[in-house]
Amino acid sequence: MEQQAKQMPKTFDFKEAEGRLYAMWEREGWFKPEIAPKDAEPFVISMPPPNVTGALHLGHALFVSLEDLMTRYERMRGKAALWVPGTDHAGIATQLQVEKMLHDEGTSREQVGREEFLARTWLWKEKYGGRIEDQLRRMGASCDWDRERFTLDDGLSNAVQEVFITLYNQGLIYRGPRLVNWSPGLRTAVSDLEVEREEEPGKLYYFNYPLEGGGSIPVSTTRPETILGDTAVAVHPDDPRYQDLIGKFALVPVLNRRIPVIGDEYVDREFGTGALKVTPGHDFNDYEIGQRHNLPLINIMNKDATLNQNAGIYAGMDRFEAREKLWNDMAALGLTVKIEDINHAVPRSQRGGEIVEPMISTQWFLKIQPLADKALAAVRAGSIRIVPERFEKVYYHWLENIEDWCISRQLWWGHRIPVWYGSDGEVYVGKLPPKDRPGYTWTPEEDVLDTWFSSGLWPFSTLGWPEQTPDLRRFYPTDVMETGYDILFFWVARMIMMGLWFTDQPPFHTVYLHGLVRDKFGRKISKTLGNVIDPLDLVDQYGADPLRMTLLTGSTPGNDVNLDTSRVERNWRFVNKIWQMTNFVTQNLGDEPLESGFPAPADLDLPARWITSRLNKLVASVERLFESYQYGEAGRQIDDFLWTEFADWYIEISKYPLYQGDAQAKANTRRVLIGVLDTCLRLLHPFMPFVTEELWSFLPNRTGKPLIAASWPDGDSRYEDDAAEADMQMLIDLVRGIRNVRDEYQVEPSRKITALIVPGSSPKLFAAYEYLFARLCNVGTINLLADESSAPQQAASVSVGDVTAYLPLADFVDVSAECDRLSKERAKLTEQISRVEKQLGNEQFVARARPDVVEKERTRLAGLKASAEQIDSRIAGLCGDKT
RNA sequence: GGGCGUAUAGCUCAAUUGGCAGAGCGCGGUCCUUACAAGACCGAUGUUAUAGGUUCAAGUCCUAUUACGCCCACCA
Repeated sequence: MEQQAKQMPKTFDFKEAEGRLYAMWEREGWFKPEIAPKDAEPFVISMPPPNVTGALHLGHALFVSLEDLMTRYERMRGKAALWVPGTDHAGIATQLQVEKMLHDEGTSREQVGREEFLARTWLWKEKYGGRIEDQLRRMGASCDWDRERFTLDDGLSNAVQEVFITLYNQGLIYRGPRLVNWSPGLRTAVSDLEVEREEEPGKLYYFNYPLEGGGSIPVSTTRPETILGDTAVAVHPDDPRYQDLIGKFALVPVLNRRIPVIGDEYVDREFGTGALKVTPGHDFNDYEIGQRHNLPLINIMNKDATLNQNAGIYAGMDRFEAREKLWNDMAALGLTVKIEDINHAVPRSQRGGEIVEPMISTQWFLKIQPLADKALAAVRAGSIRIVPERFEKVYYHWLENIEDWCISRQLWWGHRIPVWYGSDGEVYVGKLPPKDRPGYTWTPEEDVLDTWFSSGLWPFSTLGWPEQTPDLRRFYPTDVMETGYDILFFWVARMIMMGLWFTDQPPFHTVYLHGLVRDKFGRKISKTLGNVIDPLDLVDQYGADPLRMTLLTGSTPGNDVNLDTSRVERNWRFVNKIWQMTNFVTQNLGDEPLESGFPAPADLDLPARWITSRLNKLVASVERLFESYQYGEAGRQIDDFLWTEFADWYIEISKYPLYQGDAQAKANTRRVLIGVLDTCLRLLHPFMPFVTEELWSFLPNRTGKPLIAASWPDGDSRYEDDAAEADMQMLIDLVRGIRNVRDEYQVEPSRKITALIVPGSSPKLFAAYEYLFARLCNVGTINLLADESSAPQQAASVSVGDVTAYLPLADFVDVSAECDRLSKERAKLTEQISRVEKQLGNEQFVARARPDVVEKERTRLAGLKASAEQIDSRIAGLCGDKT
């Protein structure tokens, strides 16, 4: 029976292996939930769909790392793991890209027309739509591509229509002219969420509003052109300065339109002049005032933000041009007072960046309150949990103050609203127009739905809803929604609302929110800053595993990640390190077949008892950390265990039994080496799937299955052994002490030295494990001494607890140097001892601290005191009256 | 204006229910020891932002302050 199936290459050729392994996983169907037993509990994540024409950025790399980790972990735990991938049509973003392409071709969307434009967009989607998917594959995403969805697929479009029609029939969707945020460049309405307010330098214009019959009221504005749409001047009703004017009339400058002076408590007497021009057609506050006072609405703008005929002589001018012209004309009339430089918040479109204009427009709205109430209740009741918890507060606040959602967009790329207008103005809501009557035609609604409307259905629409498909029955509700906190409102809240409304179930039980990926200085990544990090460059350079490991170990839930690419390089070295460990283990498997699993605890030597005990604690710890979503800490612990404990200590120690032990010792050691490695590759697989899968293929593998399908390790408490850990720790400390002394005295590393050891209370330990010292700190000969009386003078000494090693380094050590060194050591101990003694001398501590904490301190004190005693007697013997 | 986050080694980050403040990178030194120089070994580096408080015990809990960042909000 051959143990070594394949010869390992010297290093991991990730460029060759990643594609091959991914293809193998996909081809063999391991990404599909059907590989689990029929009765397996499902675990489902809906992938946040990237924009269909987008390219992979670090945010995607982070979500793939996290979601793939969760999926692979649950798959290994035996669940029917399903990660549903897909892409989003991303209405505005995609349309803008295609419009830009048309512009470059010297044409425009208007010129080619709606039908042609959509055809071109679909072509664009076909061309670039596959790109992001391939990039997700390169990151190792173990999603079920057979279940991939696109938001404009027939099935999903059907779900969207179904939802719209249902909500309409429930009286929750209405259409009407309202003041909305209008994006003049995109020529569409956008929702409140799509408007970003940035504090910018601007100007506050002061002028006198002329009153009918003479006199004036001083007012100020940041947008003088809106004067043309004023329908009132408002003052505070209790303001003695202006009170008397309420009920009189003012005249709109230049236009000379007659408007009332009204009193409204909204006016802040302290701000500006204490009087306010009211433009209900172009300002949200003024709109409210207008509603209260039945003021007329005047829209002075066209869809591209040029002024319309209501602006009189300014009609046809751009809004900013008109602003200047009007102001100059007012100056000529002697109405202007001054212009003040101020900083104020300017509303800009999230997409185009242009200034958004509040404008009256006929749009479709969703009455959101009933849905929001359910969404609030679900989180409050704990049926949905948000990680980290602090975002629950943010979520509540948003939903408690939510306004109706403007769901229509004047775009072409998207789900067309399923509404038809009869030739007599009749409105019909349905997927298809009613049957034609003679002489009567139905015109379809031009508008499409906000992209987020379809995204809100994602967890169930991707599984087949509204059809009661087998997938929907088996995999809905999903489990975890993992996404960025920046789309908590845009997406997460809306999925919860829609999910609860249409399926009566929360669409997922946990929301895990990650942060933004920034550069190593914490700056936002942007083209203008020139700090763009392309994840694919990093994947090309180091492979996907190091990038994943870096993102996972560098992030905590809800916090931004500052990506330092030197960490990616370090994790690439970690990949090499575990490669080399595996190389060592597989080279030393021997020719005899080995039993699988670990030998019984009783058959293990001390180092093996130590490493298996440590391994079991690691497994338990990783499990606990995973349960609380602390993936980063889990990854670091596995890394630390493998590199520091397994490689630096156990592998080095194992060489003795492997090379010099008897057959039994060899076999046991081999089984421990393989066992630890096997377990750690499993633990590490969700973090670094490629290299672990590749390494797995070199281990003696009795199942023939790839690692992706291996079971998640269970702890085995029989291997927990605190005594072994303590003994081993003592030996490790002693080895370190000896190395330290060698280094301090600059003994050449190749020079073998002799150690004389007073083994204190552990004579058996040294009898059995003195070989460690030869291997780990190049001690050629060890003699055990009964006590310190026979210790040589010309020697350095190292004490750990009641054990002391004497190193007779005649050429290197002079007595006074050694005495200096020892007294420094002693001083350190004195300090530590006094601290612990003080602690233990405190009755309150002993009485109130947890017993195990007190016990730990006592043990520590005993150890420190024993070391101190050893050093004291050494100093007494060696240094005489020197100290 | 309201809410939230962050502040720990030169840099990037950890630290479980409060229980000896740790990694990596970088830095100094030694070594090509038969898995690994993409490595091994040794070392230096901290008033855990500031000021109080609670506690036997505080990086961790409470209060205030400062700096930076984010979210929400109708001051023209």
